[in-house]
Amino acid sequence: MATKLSSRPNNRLPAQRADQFGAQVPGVDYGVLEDLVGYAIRRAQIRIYQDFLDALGQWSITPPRFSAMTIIDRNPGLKLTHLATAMGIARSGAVEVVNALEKLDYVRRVDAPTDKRAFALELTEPGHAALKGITAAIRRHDARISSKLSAAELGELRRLLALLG
Amino acid sequence: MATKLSSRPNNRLPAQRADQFGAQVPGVDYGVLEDLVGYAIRRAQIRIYQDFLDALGQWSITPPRFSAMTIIDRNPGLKLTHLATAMGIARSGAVEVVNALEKLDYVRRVDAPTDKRAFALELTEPGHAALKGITAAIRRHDARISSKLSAAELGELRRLLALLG
DNA sequence: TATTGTTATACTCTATAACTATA
DNA sequence: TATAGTTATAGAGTATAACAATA
Repeated sequence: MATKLSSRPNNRLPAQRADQFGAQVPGVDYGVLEDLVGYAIRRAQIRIYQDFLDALGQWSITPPRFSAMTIIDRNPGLKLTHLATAMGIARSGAVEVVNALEKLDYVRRVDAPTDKRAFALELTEPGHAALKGITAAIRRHDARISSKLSAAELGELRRLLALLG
Repeated sequence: MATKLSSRPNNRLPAQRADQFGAQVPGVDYGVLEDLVGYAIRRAQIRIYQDFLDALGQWSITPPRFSAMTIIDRNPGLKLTHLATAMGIARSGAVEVVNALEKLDYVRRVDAPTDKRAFALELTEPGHAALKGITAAIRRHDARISSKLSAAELGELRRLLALLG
């Protein structure tokens, strides 16, 4: 069994946070914040993140952990440095995420045959099973957050997001 | 003068992060991540955040700090608990952000006349001056990140974002 | 009793820098 | 020398819980 990191495993967003930052508090003047696209994105992301945590809390999974598991699963023989590059984080950050996933018994470090400094990352058996459930839950989560958009609107949203930044 | 919190003040995103999570690493299979709207939002937000830090680093300002300053500025007599509610965070988190802004000499706690437990939050003189510059920099940042979109597309993006989550 | 602000504690994500072992 | 992984240290954002002072 995976060791739970805590009873409320992840970033401890409070319950009331869901009411906020997507539905601003009435009576409060948010000034320029209302005009900023960046702020609109931020609010959307906070709402989405809250739903993510609600849906995934039982797996002790966070967005970066899910990204790491997925990338490890899809790229056999991946090394830690490559994982860091793929995720866009520092090597030390990749060590942390791999340590967390190892503690959960989702991921394993395996000696690399050709390089004694390195090792390959791979999912454990429980990790494979967990990733199936997690992926299904995340697909449902993703469908839920985008349920108010038509297929055409979703495509347009993706196109516009890709133009941002 | 505002005390700089550090030479690279904020969340220390590495320079190479800008290359990533919006332009995935070639040769890496991202699997289901590519399909998820939530992931597309996350990548957009990371790109935007990087630009935010590049533009605002000299002010020791982060998105939550900017939100707090703006809300304090626009809502005279605001109390700490109200700031927490407005920002959608716990009271203890509001204490932290106010402490940070106080250390920067941007915000001040003033005794509330009617309630001896509470106080009103307000910008200091340097805080007002800083907020002017910060706001201008953030407006430029916001224009920059959305420069590839037409006005109509921006409106559509806002509409679609509001439907998400 | 309930609320205001605070502090204690904890977890996640991220960074830079220095280090060890190996290439 | 350069690279792979690790550890040490640090900052920021967030949470829950308990507490003193006041309402």
